Amino acid sequence: MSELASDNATGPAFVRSPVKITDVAIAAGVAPMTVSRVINTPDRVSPETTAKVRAAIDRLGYVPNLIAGGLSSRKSRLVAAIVPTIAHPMFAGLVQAFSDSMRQAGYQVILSISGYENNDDESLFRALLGRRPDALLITGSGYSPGALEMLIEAHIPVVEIWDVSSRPIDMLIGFDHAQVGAEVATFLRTKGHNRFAMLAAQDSRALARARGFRDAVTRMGGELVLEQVMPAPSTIGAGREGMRALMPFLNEPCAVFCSSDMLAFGAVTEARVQGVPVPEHLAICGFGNLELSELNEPPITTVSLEGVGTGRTAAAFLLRRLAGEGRRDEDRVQVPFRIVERATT
Amino acid sequence: MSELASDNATGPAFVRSPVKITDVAIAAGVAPMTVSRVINTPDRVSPETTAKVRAAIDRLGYVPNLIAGGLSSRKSRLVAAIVPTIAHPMFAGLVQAFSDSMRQAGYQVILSISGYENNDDESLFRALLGRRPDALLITGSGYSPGALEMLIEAHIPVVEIWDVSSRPIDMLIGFDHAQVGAEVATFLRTKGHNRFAMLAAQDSRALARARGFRDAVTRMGGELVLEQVMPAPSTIGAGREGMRALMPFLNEPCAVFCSSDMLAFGAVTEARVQGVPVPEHLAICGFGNLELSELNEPPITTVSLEGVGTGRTAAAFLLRRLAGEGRRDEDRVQVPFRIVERATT
DNA sequence: CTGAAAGCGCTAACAC
DNA sequence: GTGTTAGCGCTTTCAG
Repeated sequence: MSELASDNATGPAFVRSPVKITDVAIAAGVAPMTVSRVINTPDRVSPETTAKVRAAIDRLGYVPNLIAGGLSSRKSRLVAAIVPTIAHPMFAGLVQAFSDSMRQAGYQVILSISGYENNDDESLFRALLGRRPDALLITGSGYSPGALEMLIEAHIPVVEIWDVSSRPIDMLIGFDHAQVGAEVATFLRTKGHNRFAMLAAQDSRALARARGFRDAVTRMGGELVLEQVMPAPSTIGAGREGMRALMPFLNEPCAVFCSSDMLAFGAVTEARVQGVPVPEHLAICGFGNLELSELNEPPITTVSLEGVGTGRTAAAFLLRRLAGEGRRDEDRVQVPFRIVERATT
Repeated sequence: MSELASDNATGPAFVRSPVKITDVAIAAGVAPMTVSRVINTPDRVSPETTAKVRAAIDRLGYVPNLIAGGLSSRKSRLVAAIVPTIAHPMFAGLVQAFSDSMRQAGYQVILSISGYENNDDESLFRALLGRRPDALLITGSGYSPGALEMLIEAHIPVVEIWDVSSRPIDMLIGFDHAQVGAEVATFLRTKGHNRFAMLAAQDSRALARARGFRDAVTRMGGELVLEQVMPAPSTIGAGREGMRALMPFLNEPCAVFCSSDMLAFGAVTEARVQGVPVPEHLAICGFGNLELSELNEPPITTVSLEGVGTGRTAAAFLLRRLAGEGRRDEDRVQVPFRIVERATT
């Protein structure tokens, strides 16, 4: 920790981390190229040379400059990921699983948290694509044509997650949010409900679920007594508030679909406070299957989605393509979702 | 979903995006350096030239290669961040605030989710430092000496968050976890409690809080009836389980400190299920001040911490140093924490 | 199995 | 205000 004090003292006390591949090469008595091979393709170097070079690397504390390597090889070993938030456990799990998988394959993830409105998406994409990532994961739809054009021009594998609606750029892992809403409506109908309500966050996917729910309710001849939209991202507080807005309509039994488990938890809690019997008088269904829903008392009925599985699949898709394989039809998959029935319906 | 079948099926399907600074320069009739200046220091270029160059950039869809720029300028405009998890809302908020602040200043964040055991931290650091980040944010202690040595050798600003215990490398934003435990013990004591219990996750900081709690309880002459350690990261399920483990000791009133709000929520819920009166017979205090605690019924007493504020402060510290300013004593700050008293104590 | 030469795309430093 | 020259630290390519 102190032998470095005897640095090549070429002037003022300024120590640029100086160890580069040529330093290692000199120390090991080989060519720089050989050092490079020891690091990247060890099987093409003789054991003795490898040993010498390794020793020099350790001795000097050499950390290869991946920027220089990336420029030269035109491979950055970087993947960019864009998600609207990581505050939501679903996305947190997805990002975590995705970056674990990518890291195991030797890639690093640059994460961009875009928020729910993608204004200025072009400058975000420019900043990301400027790093020349080898691949890209993006969440859902709603990007400007110019931004999408940039993605296409980048000529790298792209996987879109979370939404199957719009025309996909390349690979896709998602589901039809309207269909989720419709299936929840059907489910609640079979439980004997006729009066329905919706609590939805102000975000395009949540609103798609709301639309699917509304349409199905209408189709089934049910009554939608309230459709309450609240600011994204969903919070427990919004759920409690939404529940209070619903109170005036609870003269008769009702079933409410919340666009996220956060909202549902808030609604269940507020119902308990207000003394509304759940599920007898009010049925509540959430979306996302957070631990919170499973382990609350009462446990909350919800739609289960597997954020972690999506992250892993997204990584697998990209890695396949990074390994040189071509496009195929199976690269557009529907994430299965299912309604998990618990005590609130 | 099928119109994409008519893709550019050009054999090897390999089209390198070719637009580089020289292409733009030729198109605009200027030198490459002028294009570079238009992008990086626009005020040093005449308005007419700027207009010409901008037009060429837009027309060609030029996206500057930051890898090449970084190699040349020795500035990557990248900062690396290491956190144990983003599944915990505290870290999620911290990361989000940190990357927002950094992005506004023109930096991008490479996020590494390290998990709670930092084995193989050297290879993690090597992968990160290989990108030559301009600065680094790391969480807490427990890294190997070799890994820390690498950080120091990198000669970049480093901010450590979340833990003030060990010898800091450079800047620091955190608090003394043992002190938190001690203050919670004191607080519960003033509420009239004599019998205490601790539910802690198996992670070094949570255990430090537990130790502080235990020591303070002993010092005050109280009785610690149970100290239950569960696997990290904390979950609601673990809280419910911990509560069940505590049941046999509830022949008399008791006060329990949970190392996270997740555990506390689980404990409160399980207590409700088991019919234990809270706070009359059992007082519960959490840690983290999640929305969950505030808006649960009953609202949960907890320790409030400001993950978001920490992220912002960390960014501000790094940006100050990146702007060329030197070290100062104020770069070691204690994050204030406070006990938020609610209905469970 | 190892090395030498050339260059990845950009910017620092210095001309003009 | 703009252009020229010379690299940044690595890997590709080709030669031995």
